[in-house]
Amino acid sequence: MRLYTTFDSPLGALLLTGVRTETGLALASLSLPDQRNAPARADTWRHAPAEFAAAASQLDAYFSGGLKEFDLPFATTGTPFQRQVWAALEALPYGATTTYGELNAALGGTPARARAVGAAIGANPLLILRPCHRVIGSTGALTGYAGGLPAKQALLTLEGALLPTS
Amino acid sequence: MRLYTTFDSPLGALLLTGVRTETGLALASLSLPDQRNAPARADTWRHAPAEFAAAASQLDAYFSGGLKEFDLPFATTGTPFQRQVWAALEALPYGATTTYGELNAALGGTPARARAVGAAIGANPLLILRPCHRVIGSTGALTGYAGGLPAKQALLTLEGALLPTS
DNA sequence: GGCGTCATGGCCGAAATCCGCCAGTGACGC
DNA sequence: GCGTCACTGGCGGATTTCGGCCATGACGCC
Repeated sequence: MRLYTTFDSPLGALLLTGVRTETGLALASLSLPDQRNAPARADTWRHAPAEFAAAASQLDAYFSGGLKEFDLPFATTGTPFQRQVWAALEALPYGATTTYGELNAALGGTPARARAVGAAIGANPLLILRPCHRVIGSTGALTGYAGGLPAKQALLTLEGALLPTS
Repeated sequence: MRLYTTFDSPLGALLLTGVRTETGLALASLSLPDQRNAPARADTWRHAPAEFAAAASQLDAYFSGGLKEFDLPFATTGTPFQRQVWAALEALPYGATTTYGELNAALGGTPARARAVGAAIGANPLLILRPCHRVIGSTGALTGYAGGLPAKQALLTLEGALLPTS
């Protein structure tokens, strides 16, 4: 049984989904409006806003600038490689950026694997919560974001990682 | 949409299924009680006895010995090879038997293909209507029948192809 | 700076391949 | 007559292979 709700954010209405586990609700996805690869809402999903109270509270604090690190249970999905990359994402500090190549090197991969890292990051179902927006191209360009490059720029600006006028 | 009904016969309750086509109902399967490989009744099927009136009438006449050849529309299913074998089945005359090897030879197959013919006959979804019961082993043994060997014997006896005491 | 090209790793869906199953038959030995 | 064996054709599910795709990066060239 898939649960879902929506959350009104400065970036628009976010769609959150989760599954119930033995220890409570595990978040499965957070998607932005018009997001590429966003999960399609299905009739079998159940609208359960109360289950997402903790997530909504932390998102509120994040968008107001008062929360720098999420503490929420995530559902484990993805291939082994994707999980490894996503774990590295969760360790990225607030307000900083890194590049696909650096993140790949930190994981001990050959330089040619950087593109595979990009593909794995692009498959991250938990936008914002797993801060894939903190990974940019080696030239400093934002290069890509499933939720759209403007959203990536807005998130990095909120975190103070970009000059507002840049 | 799959339609179905049951028909009370001397061999027990037969399950008939069919699909509606542009020209009317096409029969998809006829299975005996406890038949191996019988289609499993699904909730999505619709019980529609009236659609099977013609089939029921001809089955009545067949079991009373008054009808020797069915004239009903069949749904086309199966692989090309199976369709070829099934077409040969429909040409088998009432009251006679042939062997898997003979039927294979009539279709121009090498002797080693007889076993494949047996497998194709075993996949026939329209028991009785397509008279797969008229095909027996080269030694005269009945060898096999999805509806059970007793049913095969009963059908051949009804058709006068076997001595009742054999 | 921008643009095209190339190499490489991982992933996914489609196609190809492999494998086990079978309602047979004829040949052999008992 | 009866068990055993080898042999083959077709089928379906499982497995494997293959080709394309990508949120990269380095290089060479304007």
